[in-house]
Amino acid sequence: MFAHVKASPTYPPGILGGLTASHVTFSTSEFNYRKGTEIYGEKEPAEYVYQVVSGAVRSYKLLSDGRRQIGAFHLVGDIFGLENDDAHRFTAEAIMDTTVRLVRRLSLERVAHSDPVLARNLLVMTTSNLQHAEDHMLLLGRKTALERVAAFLLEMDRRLTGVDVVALPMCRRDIADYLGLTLETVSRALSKLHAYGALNFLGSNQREIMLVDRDQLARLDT
Amino acid sequence: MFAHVKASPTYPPGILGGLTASHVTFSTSEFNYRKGTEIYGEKEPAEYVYQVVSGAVRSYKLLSDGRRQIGAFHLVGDIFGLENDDAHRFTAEAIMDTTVRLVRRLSLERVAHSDPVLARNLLVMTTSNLQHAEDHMLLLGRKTALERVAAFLLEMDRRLTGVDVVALPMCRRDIADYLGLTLETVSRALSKLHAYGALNFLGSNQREIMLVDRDQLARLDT
DNA sequence: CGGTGCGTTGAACGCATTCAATTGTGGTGG
DNA sequence: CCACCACAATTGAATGCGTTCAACGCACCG
Repeated sequence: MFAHVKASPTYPPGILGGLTASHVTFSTSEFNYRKGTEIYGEKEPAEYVYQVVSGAVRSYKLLSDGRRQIGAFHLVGDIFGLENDDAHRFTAEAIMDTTVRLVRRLSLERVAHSDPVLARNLLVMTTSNLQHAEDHMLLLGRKTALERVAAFLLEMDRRLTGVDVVALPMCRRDIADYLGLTLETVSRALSKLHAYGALNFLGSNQREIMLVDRDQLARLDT
Repeated sequence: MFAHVKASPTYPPGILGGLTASHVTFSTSEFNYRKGTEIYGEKEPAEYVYQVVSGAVRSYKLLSDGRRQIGAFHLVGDIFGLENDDAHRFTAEAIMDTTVRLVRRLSLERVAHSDPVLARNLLVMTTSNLQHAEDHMLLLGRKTALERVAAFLLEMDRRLTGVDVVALPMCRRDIADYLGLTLETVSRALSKLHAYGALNFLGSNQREIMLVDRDQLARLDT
């Protein structure tokens, strides 16, 4: 395959930074994925747990006719692919050229069995995923297109490190499949927010967005 | 009265059936809620974990203008209200007259801290909630009204003990708020499925539904 | 009985989708 | 260097699915 491995140098505290165990260290390695390539597929055995070192990842489910629902975007620092079953429940793909660090799931499980700290961390991470999914159900079930896009921008603003500008790594179609809309509707909503004076476009591509009026966006988010 | 739920004669092993600890027993008590009453509210401190003994419960979030998204229905045997944060993330209400068993959350946490079996069970339960939410995101984001209602019927068919008939404890509005639709759309979809020969209505109220053609429903569910 | 809650059905509307055309950018090769 | 193509994004016009508004039927209950 295309991906090549690096030796694991020194990294934030803990194995996967957040997946901390008491007195153990795990062996990790790194992998590179080119834009658009699959990291793992839905229902494949969950052999590894991943952390984004650089780049961005989308996790999605497909219906038989190709309709796609992206459940989450994984940004730098995020851990993903953590399953307690044997199989992945999403397909994960690199949105752009991406480096991930990975650790064998079984080595985690083995340690967690006797290490309350790690076990606790696994629960906290799962809970945080659950919380995100619960909030997203409300968005998908009950919010309008404009509200969804506003919520999305605020989420990205919070999660992306960028100081003033939100530099989106994903295309309009990805945003649409995350928000349960079409790419045209996302585009129209962004244009409307631009007309409202809530945001400005910066780059040559339209993925760098300056949030001018966060209060207005927050009001739309309800 | 209205729909009657089968009393569950034997209770699963463990304190809250599924929330099993190694060598400990927790003190539990029971509580009755009349139809429509709140069990706990969103953002209230999460003092107890609950299990449905009889009846049914809805968990939902509200937007400021009253739009409601039901995240889950809790049926006989189900555990709900399990949070790892201090606060509940949903409001829980009795759909019909309901009896719940409850145990203090802190007593669980205390034991889980040193009991890997219980800790593991907490993780498994949280994961199962997460899995449900992930599937529901796909439904809310990408499925048509007919597909949603078909999926709902199959879910209830699987989870309700009833042999041949699905005896829904909830009204059309609850179903709608669970599926991200209006009650009229739910009603129309059910009528259409009836016309298709996929189901029959039984009781005087329209909540007892016999699934005649599960294959057809499953095909709609995609 | 009238009142209320629940469910169904019809008709009109509207938001988001679908279909389509256009623009701009980056990459590739002649 | 520019012609060419693929891809991303915007915008307009028409369509349609689900919503909104409204009327009605029915069971239950005081």
